[in-house]
Amino acid sequence: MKRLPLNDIPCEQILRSSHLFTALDDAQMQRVLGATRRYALEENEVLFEARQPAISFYVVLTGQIRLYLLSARGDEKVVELVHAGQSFAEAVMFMDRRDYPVSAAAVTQTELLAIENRAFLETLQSSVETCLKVLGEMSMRLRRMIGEIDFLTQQNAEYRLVNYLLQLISEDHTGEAAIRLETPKSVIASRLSIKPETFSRILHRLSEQGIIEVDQKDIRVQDVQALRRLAG
Amino acid sequence: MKRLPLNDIPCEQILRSSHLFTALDDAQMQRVLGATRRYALEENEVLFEARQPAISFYVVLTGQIRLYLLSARGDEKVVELVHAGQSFAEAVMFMDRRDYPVSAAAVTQTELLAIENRAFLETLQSSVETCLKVLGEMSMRLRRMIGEIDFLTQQNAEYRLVNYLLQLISEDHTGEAAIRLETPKSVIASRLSIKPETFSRILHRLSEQGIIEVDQKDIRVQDVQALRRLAG
DNA sequence: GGCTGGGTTTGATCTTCATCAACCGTAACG
DNA sequence: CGTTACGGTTGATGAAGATCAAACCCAGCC
Repeated sequence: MKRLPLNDIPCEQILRSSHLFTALDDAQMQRVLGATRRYALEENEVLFEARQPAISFYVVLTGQIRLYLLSARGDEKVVELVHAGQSFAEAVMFMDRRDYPVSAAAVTQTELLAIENRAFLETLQSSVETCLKVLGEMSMRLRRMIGEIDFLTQQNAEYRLVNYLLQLISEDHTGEAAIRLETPKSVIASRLSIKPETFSRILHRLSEQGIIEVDQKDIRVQDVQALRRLAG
Repeated sequence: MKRLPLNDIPCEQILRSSHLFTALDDAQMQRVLGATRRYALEENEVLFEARQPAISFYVVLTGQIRLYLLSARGDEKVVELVHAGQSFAEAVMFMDRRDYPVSAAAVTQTELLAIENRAFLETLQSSVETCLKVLGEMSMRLRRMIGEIDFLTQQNAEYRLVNYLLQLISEDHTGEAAIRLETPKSVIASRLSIKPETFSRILHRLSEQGIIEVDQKDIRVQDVQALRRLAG
């Protein structure tokens, strides 16, 4: 993990755009910036492992991070993919057990900011407003988790994959749409709790039905309507 | 849903034992108590439904509540069982979207306290300490959710059921243990994301192996060791 | 007592997905 | 170039659990 200088990026701006920091006044922000470091990670480099003591939380600048769990048999389940602009591991600092509940590694080459928990907690002491922001952030996260559990339990593999594709489209395309997968298929598969083989087969099936067309990392969605129908 | 009087129970004591309220001073507690109501629910009575606007959060006094989601096809998945002393739906008040993400209904006859969000939020404004308590509480919840996702994805039905039984034992029994299921088997099954038929079959299998003995709602665990081995 | 009903159990069968194994294509590299 | 490696694909098979249908069993109730 390579340490990088802070001053060649608009650090404060980036943090402020990240919810958790919007309500800080200048003095508080300076305090936090003083406890912030910038790092670069290689592809697949591990940032931290589950059960390790947590001293910082993070904001992704570029690239992406995967949060994952290891089963007893050693295979990994990706719990979440964190993209540029998003923060992670901030919930840990409020727990009694201050160790990470998941492991984190870079999917691609990644840059991120590490903010020391201690500094951030101290500024919280003097800012109810930020406390409430953080609470809001965590509630959203909790809500997404509930959605996640729904996702994983009530539905089958095809449904999950279809929904993943749809959320990559996001905008209101009606006819066609082009997607480039920035994440290796095997990682997406794990994220969706599917085996790579099944992932591949489902894509194949969808393209046989003429709904999508797959060329490596590129997916052309030819019939967004049909895809939406499959998603319920 | 029947409204009950507050003054025949040690309301303040109960709240204070619930983390979220431990750090409130007397004035704050009075403010909150003024916005607290007590209700009784019949078996299977619905407290609120998903997407309904949220104005209160709750603390269970007696009985139990199930939080659940409905799939497109109308069948329900129990996300969580809330028992006496536990709170629920408190995360909603910090979100922008102030509607419940799940539905809630009584499993058995249940009594609970409803605390108005508005009042609690107002007292938070004047208590960083309580803010931090709440943050701690929500972090724990988040962590449990991650555990839950692990539970649901990496493991099979037997594993989940075995772990459920073990957590009902809790104390360090070495040889035998007696369990009474206070929740209908079909509800537990849903909680564990398995069908009632499968639930039944797994219990049967375990009792064939001499590990447990089942008599209706009563389960005698004859070999706690063996059960622990099955749990990994 | 006999009847009715909901939760549970049991049996037979089907579906989905995991697993194992082989193969393919692209990219990196000597 | 040829070769090696790795992510992805394809095929064959198996296992776990869902589904459908019927029986069961205790409870409440006439």
